[in-house]
Amino acid sequence: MRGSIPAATIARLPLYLRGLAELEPGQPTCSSDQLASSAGVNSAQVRKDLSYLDPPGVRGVGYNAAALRDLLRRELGLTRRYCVVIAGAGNLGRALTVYPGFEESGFDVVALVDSDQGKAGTTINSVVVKAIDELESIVAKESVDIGVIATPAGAAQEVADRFVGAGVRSILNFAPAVLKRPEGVEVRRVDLAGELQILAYHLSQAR
Amino acid sequence: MRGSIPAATIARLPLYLRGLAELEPGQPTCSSDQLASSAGVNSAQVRKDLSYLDPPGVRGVGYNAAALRDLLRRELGLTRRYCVVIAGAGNLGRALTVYPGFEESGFDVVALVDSDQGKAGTTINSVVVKAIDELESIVAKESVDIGVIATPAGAAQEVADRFVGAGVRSILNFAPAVLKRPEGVEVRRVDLAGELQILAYHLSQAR
DNA sequence: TAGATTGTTAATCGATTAACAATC
DNA sequence: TAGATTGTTAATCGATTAACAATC
Repeated sequence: MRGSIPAATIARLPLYLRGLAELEPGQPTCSSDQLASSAGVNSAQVRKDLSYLDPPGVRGVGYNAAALRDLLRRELGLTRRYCVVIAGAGNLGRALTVYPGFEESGFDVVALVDSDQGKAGTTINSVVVKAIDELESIVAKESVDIGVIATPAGAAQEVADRFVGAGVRSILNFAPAVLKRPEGVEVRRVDLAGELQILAYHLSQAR
Repeated sequence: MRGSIPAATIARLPLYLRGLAELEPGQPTCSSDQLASSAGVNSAQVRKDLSYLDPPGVRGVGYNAAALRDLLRRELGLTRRYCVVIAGAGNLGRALTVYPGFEESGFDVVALVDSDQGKAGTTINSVVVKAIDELESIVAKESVDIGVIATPAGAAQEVADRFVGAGVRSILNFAPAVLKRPEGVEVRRVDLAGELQILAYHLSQAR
C-alpha cells in the first residue's frame, strides 16, 4: 500500500529504526512483535504502520531486517545527511551542538549563532559560534536544511522569521513559544518545562 | 463538567498557561480566540479543553484571566514545587540542570548524578554532582518527585529501574530508549534525534 | 501438516471542530 | 437591542487494535 502516511505513523518510524538497530547482529528477520516491544506499541500498530511502506515482510517468517532498515531510512529521507544550524549559544544550544545522537543519525551541526557578539569566534567541539548577523549567509553558503532554536522565548519568533527568510523549511524549536510560520515550513516543538508540568499533573492526580 | 480529562487536553494546558502569561498585564479577561492563537490551536479546542475544568468563563465576555491562570496551575498541580534529580552529567544533563525554565515553572533540580566517579563533587550552578550510588539516598532524603534521564541509551533502563526502586513515579527520558516500567510510573520521552528525523521526512517529501 | 506471522479489515475508540443556542 | 463570546452538541475525522484469512 502507498499514499499519504499518517503523521502518527511517521513519528513512530524512528522508533522502529532504533528497534532494528538493537537487534542481535546476525538476526536476519524480525517480527512485528519484536518491533512492537522495542518501540512500546501494539504489534498490530507496527504492521499497520509498515503496511504504508510496502514492507519486506513474509507471512510466517517476519520482516527482512536489513531490507526493513533500508526501507525506513529511505522513507525518512535518511539516505543523505542534513545541515543544521543552532541559534542560541546558551547551555542548551551548546549541549545540542555536541549531542552525539545528531551526528549518528545523519545531522551535521555546521554552526551555532548567537546575538551576543562576545561569543562569536569561540568554538564548541570544532563548531564555530558566529554572530547572528551571519545567519543568512551561513544558511546560503552551507545549504542549511534545519534550524534549531535554543534561544529565550522572546527571541524565538524573530530567529524563526530569519531562518524562514533565508530559505530554511524545517525548524526544531526548544523555546517556550508557539511560532507563526508560512505554509510549507515545518516546525516541531520540544517543550522542556511543559513536559515536567505534564508529569506534575500525573503526580498530583496520583493520590 | 468534571471527570477524566483526555491526555491530549492535559498536554495543552501548559500552552494555555503560557498564553495567559503573555497577556497585557492589566487585561482582566481573555477570549478562547486569544488563547487559541497563542497556543496555535482551534478556539473550539480551547473551549472544549477548558470545559473539563469548570472554567471561569462568562458568555459574551471571556475568561477571567487571573482566575483561569490559578485554575490551570491548580489543575496541573503547580501549587507546589517539585524536586528533580537528573541522571547523566554529560553536556545535556548539565544544560538541563541550569535550564531556567525548570525553576521558573516550579521544578528544582536538587542533584545531578553520574556513574563517572571523577565528576562527583563538582558543581554546576550550585547543583552538586554526586556518584550514582547515592541516587537512592538522595531520592529518599530530598523526597525527589521526578527523575530525568540524560544518560546514554545503554544506561537508561538501569537508571530508570533505580529511580523506580527508590520510589520515583515520574520520569522524563531523553535517552533514545523505550523504558519498561511498572504500572503507576509515568514516563515521558523526548527523542531529540527522532525529532530531526521527522523533519527530515518532511524535507524529503517536500519536492 | 502444524506453527508462525504478515497484511488487512472492520470495529472501536478518542480527538477535533463546525455550528449554534445560551447568555452576558 | 446588538454584539460578543462561552459551553455543548453532534458530526467528522483520524488513530488504534482485535481478529482472522492468507500464506510462508
